[in-house]
Formats: sequence, structure tokens, C-alpha cells
Amino acid sequence: MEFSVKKFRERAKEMGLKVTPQRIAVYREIVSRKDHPSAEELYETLKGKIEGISLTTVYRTLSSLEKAGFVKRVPTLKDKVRYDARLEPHGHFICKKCGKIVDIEVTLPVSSELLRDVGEIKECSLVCYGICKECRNEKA
Amino acid sequence: MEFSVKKFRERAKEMGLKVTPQRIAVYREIVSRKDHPSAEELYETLKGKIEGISLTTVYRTLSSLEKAGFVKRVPTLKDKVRYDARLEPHGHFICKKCGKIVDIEVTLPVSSELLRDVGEIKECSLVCYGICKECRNEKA
DNA sequence: GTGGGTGCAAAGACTTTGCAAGACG
DNA sequence: CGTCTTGCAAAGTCTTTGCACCCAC
Repeated sequence: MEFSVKKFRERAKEMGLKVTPQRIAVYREIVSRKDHPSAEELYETLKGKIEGISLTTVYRTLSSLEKAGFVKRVPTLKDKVRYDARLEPHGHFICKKCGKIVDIEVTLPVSSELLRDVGEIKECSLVCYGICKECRNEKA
Repeated sequence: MEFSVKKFRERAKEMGLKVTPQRIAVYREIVSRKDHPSAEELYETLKGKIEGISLTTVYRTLSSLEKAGFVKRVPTLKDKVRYDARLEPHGHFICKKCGKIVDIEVTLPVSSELLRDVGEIKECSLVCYGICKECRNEKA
């Protein structure tokens, strides 16, 4: 995915979000990674590169980015909260052994009247669990 | 869903799981409820009815039931871990406002060769987020 | 300049674990 | 009877919050 500071500034302005080096760094990192990092993982990556970044700021930044619609949470069975910068509906495969989460390209069976019965659907995603190729090979 | 102590005893025996009043009570409760209770919620319900039940036991029981294949975790955006006694693949709708989780009957677009690329799929579920009817009416 | 953002430390929510006592098979 | 389970309390993990200082606008 592409990251542009200019676009980030524009969208942030629309949402009334101040642009700080920390916010740019966190968002840029999520966008550029294909995995779906948690706050802790983002902090570990950024603490060397960015002068002023704390774990607290990462948590607060993620919360702001989520409220402003820049990122979404990824459904998991638990552990920590993970974030995704891809906003279009898509699926995730979660390895039960190593915890890795990779995207799956599927068209979701949503928007039937069945769903309308339930309430107003804002987002949908398919979640699959199993053992990834790497972990399966390891076992053998 | 139906609950039978006899069947529970049989399956538990197969899995090498001892049958205790606490385990019967926790499993019976999950099976009989249509929501997808967390450990805390189960404990709150059971502590009045069952003599010897602690929150710790509920946690440990859920872990045992999960390992033995009696229940599954429900994918969520976070909060606490929730459990489901329905084992067949199905979808969930999660209300972002009140946190309620209800089942959705859908056929999932799984088992394409697309998924096989990723690894071995054990389970799949569709997760939808939004605002449930009750919460939407409340707002109005 | 001023309101929002940041860092640190402390608190909070949820879950797991150690150990002694008790129950299932 | 031996082994697995329970309960209590304590520890552990992930996340949020209070407060003083600082920066983007």
C-alpha cells in the first residue's frame, strides 16, 4: 500500500486530528506492513527510529487513528488488539500456532436481507483459523 | 440447543476429561444461552446456583472444554474472550455499541484453492460489525 | 498563545498460575 | 487411593488514565 504524508495531513485536517511526528510514524508503519501489528509491535519497531515515542503514545495514536477512520481492528480470538490499514472488506487467516495474520482475498456473502434483520451492518470480515504453511512444515 | 448430561459424560470420557458439577454447569450454561458468554458472565450467572464455583474454575473449565472440542472462541475486536457451543461454521454479528453478539446464518465462501495457499484451514467464521436494531432504535 | 498531544508512572481490566485441600474414577 | 480439579491469592499481560509539560496550528 502507498503512504503519503500529504494525504495524511489532508484527511487528518478533515477529521480535526493534529498531525504529529508520532502519528505520522505509527500510521506509516501500519500502512507499509503486510502483517497486522499490535501496539507493542509498533512500539518495538518505532522506538529506535523515532525520537519521541512511547508505548502510551502508540496506544493513544491507534485509538485516534481508529476513531478518525484511518485504521480498523482485526477480529481475533483474543491476545492483543491488531490493526489494519486496509479498509475494504477482506478476509484474514490467523495461524493458531504462530499467531501470524495474513490477508485473504474473498468476496464476502454480505448484504443479504438476512443481515438486515439483525441491524445495520457497518463492516464485515471473514476470519479463518488454522495452521499456516510454515508452521505445518516445521512440525514435519 | 439441547443439553444432555449423559452425552456430556460420554464425550468427556473419550477426551479423558473428568466430569465435575462445575464442568457440567458451565457447559450446560453455554449450550442453553444464545448469547456468547464470557467467563465473567458465566460466573455471575452460576455463582448463585452452584455451590462450589469460582471465577478461576470457570476460566479453567472453559480452557478444558475448548481443548476437548466442546466449545469454540468467538472472534471479537477485543474485550474479553467469548465462547460458543455451536461448532458448525456460522457467522456472528457484533453490536459495536452494546457488545451483543448474535448468530448469522450464512454459507461461508471457504475451501477454495485460494485458502489452501495459505495453510490448513481448521475453522472459518464470518464476523460483521455494526449497530443492532435495539441500539439504533434507542438512539432515535 | 491555547488546546490538544505526549511521557511517565500508576491504576485498571481480564486472565493465568502456585499451592494445598478435595473430589472423580 | 492416585490423579486430576478446585479455590484462594498472587502474579501476569495488555491497555487506559492522571497529571505536568510541550508542540502543532
